[in-house]
Amino acid sequence: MCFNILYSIFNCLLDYYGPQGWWPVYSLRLSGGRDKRGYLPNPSDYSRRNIIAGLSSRDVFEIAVGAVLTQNTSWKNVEKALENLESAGLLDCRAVMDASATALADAVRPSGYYNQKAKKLKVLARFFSERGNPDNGNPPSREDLLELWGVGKETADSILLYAYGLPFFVVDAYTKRMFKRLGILTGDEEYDEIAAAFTSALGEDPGLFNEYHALIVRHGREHCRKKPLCKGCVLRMNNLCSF
DNA sequence: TCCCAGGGGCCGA
DNA sequence: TCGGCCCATGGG
Repeated sequence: MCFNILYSIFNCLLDYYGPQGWWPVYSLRLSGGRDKRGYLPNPSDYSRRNIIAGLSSRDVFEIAVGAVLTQNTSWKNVEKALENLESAGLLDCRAVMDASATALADAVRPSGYYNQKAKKLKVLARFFSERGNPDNGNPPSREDLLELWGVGKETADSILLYAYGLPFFVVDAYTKRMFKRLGILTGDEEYDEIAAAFTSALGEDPGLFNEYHALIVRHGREHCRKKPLCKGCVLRMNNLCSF
């Protein structure tokens, strides 16, 4: 995997869609530093410091919660669940630990798999509570996260990248599908193999990883769907994809 | 009505 | 190790 082609794809998507400003943080939507959807208003500089600047321990917890809730689920449904959690006072580590399983499941119902996800949030809350505040200056190790029931590689990497600004490339279904169609992946690669290939080609740049993953998701939703919508695909128009 | 969405765990072969 | 199945709501 070479830097040039990956960077051409990135630039093409960035030119077309613009900066995505991930990760949206619900608790900051109505306060300074974010727009009303919780996105960074001017996400042009994605240094690690900027990614994690202004993230409170509560925000870090919220990003971890969002990473679990979005498992196999559209973000729109996750937002509803996050709103329910917020209005029930459950976007808080301690509160999740104290909440009943029913109350939690009820709040996260719109995101689907609500019984499973309620359990996962309990596990997450216990983890953060035991290691002190989910402070973004004190990141957990990937191994620690992977030991948690309900946290797999994509979820762990999302937390490390988006909550802690660490250079972990997030590989999801969109990444595999899109780069297979681009002829860069065969489709048989393991998660860690793909992540390592991106990391060694692009360099350990959390800002770039952040924006790249967000753009992949955007393009995957709008064009590179399971049933591809090649008409109007910017990668195709720029001769980067011949699928 | 059917398909799909920013996965992960479990189990049998 | 790997495939198949389960978890489940909401939108197109």
